Amino acid sequence: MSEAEATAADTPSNFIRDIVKDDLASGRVGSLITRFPPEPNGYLHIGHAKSICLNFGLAKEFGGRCHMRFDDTNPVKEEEEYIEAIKEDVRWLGFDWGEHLYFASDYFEKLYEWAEHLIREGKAYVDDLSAEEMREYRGTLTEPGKNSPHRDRSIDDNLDLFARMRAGEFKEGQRVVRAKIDMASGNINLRDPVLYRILHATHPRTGDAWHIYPNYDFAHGQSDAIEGITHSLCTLEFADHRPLYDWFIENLPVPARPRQYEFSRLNLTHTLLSKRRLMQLVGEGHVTGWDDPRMPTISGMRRRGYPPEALRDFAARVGITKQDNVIEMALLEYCVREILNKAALRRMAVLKPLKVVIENYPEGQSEELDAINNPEDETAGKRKVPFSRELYIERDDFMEDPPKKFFRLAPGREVRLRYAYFLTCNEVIKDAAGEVSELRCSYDPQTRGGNAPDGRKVKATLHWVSAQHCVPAEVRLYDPLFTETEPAIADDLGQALNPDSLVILDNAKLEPALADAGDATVQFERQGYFRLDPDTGAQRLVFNRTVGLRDSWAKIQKQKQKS
RNA sequence: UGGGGCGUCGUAUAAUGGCAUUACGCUCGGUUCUGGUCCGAGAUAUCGGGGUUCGAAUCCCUGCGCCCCAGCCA
Repeated sequence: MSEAEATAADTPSNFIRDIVKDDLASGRVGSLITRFPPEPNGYLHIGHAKSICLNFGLAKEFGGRCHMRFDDTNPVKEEEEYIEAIKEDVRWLGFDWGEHLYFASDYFEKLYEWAEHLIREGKAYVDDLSAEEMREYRGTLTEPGKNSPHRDRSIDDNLDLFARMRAGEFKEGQRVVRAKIDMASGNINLRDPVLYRILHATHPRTGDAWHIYPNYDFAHGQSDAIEGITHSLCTLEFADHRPLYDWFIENLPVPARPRQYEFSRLNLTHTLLSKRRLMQLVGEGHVTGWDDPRMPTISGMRRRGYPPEALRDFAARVGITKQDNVIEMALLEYCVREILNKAALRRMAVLKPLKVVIENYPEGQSEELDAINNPEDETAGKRKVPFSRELYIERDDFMEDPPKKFFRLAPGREVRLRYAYFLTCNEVIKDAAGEVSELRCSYDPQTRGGNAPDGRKVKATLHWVSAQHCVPAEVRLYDPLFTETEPAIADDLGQALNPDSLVILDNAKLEPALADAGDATVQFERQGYFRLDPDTGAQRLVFNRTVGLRDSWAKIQKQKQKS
């Protein structure tokens, strides 16, 4: 089986994929053309990744194509910075739109003509109602609206007014263009929706050429039609807009008849996935930026060390349906670990150091020991790790008075130092405050490499670094941004935020090989996966914890706390 | 109370009138120089009530619950 076949076979089907398959089989469409249509008013998050994987994934699977189209119809909110960030994120995720980069603003002239067309057909009109008046005229969810007094303006007047709107003769909010549909419709989107509003704003791409801008409903479907999109996929909240989407397609001389299909948006536990809330986190300074490693943004996850393959795998696993859903963060982390376990190089790093002096190891002596780079991948080879009389081990790996299930170092107990020697703790030294400050130990020279010739076993293997050879680093540990599994959407995010979402360890000790870790995410043995942060400077290494290893000891401790 | 969408293990997801599937999570066990990985076993679900049928998650009726819509945002 080829790789492409394996992927297609492994990816579970879904109702949209089935529709595409049928449409291709029946010949309703010749080839599949989808599109990913972000608004450049913020950074992409994991929810967008689901949509990107769907649209680009389907196109790839069925030999079609997927367009990248920026839905840039609101110059008040949109910025060039976001356009570039979005492109980078989609590329990083592993997708390519080739030549097919488009902007809704490319179609402004055509959309203007089409609005004129509707006016000439008596299907659209210029309205002078204020925003508040329009709201009153719209009615409520249960009561019908009533027609605007300007609804029956003559076609000539409408055409004239529309041209003057374009020319910038009016103030913002003074007039709009509306479709003439049905003010009594149960579907509020059909109660004479607004097509054009006056905005005296500079657009990132069209500059000051326009004083009126089409809104989403008037731009989206027609853009799809212009590009020949066959399947226009969006989230469930747009289902109510579909009758309007179809109304424009039917009442305008568009070159194609795209169809819209809706699926449910992604929700993730312990976080919020709405641009508004993410914008708020950034704006209020709860995080350092859109790419803060705690953010559920694609750029945040990239900085944190998540591989793009993991995000794609995640998207495939959560599926496509119309059911409301909240995916557990544990699934995302599983996907990340699965990729990293196979790919990440292993290294030793001590996060919270405890000094160990090996009393029977000669002073001034050191040696280099062989360590395996990745037990899951023999081709990754081996490296040398320096060993000497003074080491650091993890504070959590020693207990003076260990409980029954604690297998690690304790007074009088023997453990293995990974790839090195068996080590026995002889004496515990404490500082003035009563804290353990140093361990006096002895090693067994017979156990070099990690095995005892007499076959005796130890219950634990510890990671370590040589005090004189190690390099210092800052390590940043991350936990969910929100305390609650499903944080309430409140205006005051401060209350819901996890105060421990970032823990900085500024005294970590790394094995020398980590001095040039590069861009790859590596495994710190027994702890987790870590990646160098861009905050790293000449003087200081900074590592982000991508995700911890599964930790059954931590689980045991947690259970104990509960009981 | 108008319109639209949706109800299957804890969380997702499959089933197209015929053995309730799979994954994550959870529990237990095995292997192991990472309390990782890997391997094995197990527990847990069709929103309620009626009906059709030899047989219903699926079809029909009827309740109930949840989500979205009253921007000149997308």
